[in-house]
Amino acid sequence: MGVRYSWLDAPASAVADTAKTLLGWRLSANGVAVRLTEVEAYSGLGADPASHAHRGPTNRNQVMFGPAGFLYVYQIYGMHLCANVVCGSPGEAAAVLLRAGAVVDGLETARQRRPAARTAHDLAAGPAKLMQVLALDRSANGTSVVDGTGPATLTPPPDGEKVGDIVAGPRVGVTAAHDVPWRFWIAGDPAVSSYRRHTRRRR
DNA sequence: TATTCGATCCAT
DNA sequence: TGGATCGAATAC
Repeated sequence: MGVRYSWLDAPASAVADTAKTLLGWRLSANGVAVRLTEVEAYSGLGADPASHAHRGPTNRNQVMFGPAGFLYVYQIYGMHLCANVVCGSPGEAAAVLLRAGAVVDGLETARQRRPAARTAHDLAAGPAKLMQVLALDRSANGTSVVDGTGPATLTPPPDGEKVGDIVAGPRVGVTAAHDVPWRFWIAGDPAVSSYRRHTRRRR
């Protein structure tokens, strides 16, 4: 059932293109919808040292090794959640991290969920902020975003909407593969996360 | 079993 | 710039 999207079937080697394709798409959940403004691509097993999947399947990353169109949700820094959409064929373990979005529906609800946000474009300008605005928790891990069975749904941009120019740069926060420009965002969009190079923790 | 440290956010 | 905070991954 549900809608089939072409990016679901793209091979893991094309995950960077897949990531770019997702810019401008809508992700809606629990009464709030965002337009995706920033994403990052992670390729699969072995190929990408920055990927959670590059050392093989573990309890945490197992949904990355499943079929495309499902959410891989993980906790980071002991307190934040981030979500990826799995791409490619089962076993390829490619994924796109959803890094930021602009709230396009449910603005009041979004503001209530993120009182720390000072401006509208900061409501979902980061991967953990996005999760908070959409009220998604770790129970969303392993659910589909394309067949309506999960809490979140991904849909294409409205007909005629221009996505705008896409810019590429290094991925945020990762300690490996700093030179791989697999972060993509919509040029000039205010609702993107701020980049800070990974700072190693002092001892 | 013990230790390390992160695909972050926020206040300073 | 650093602190919060905890579980997955790695070291032992």
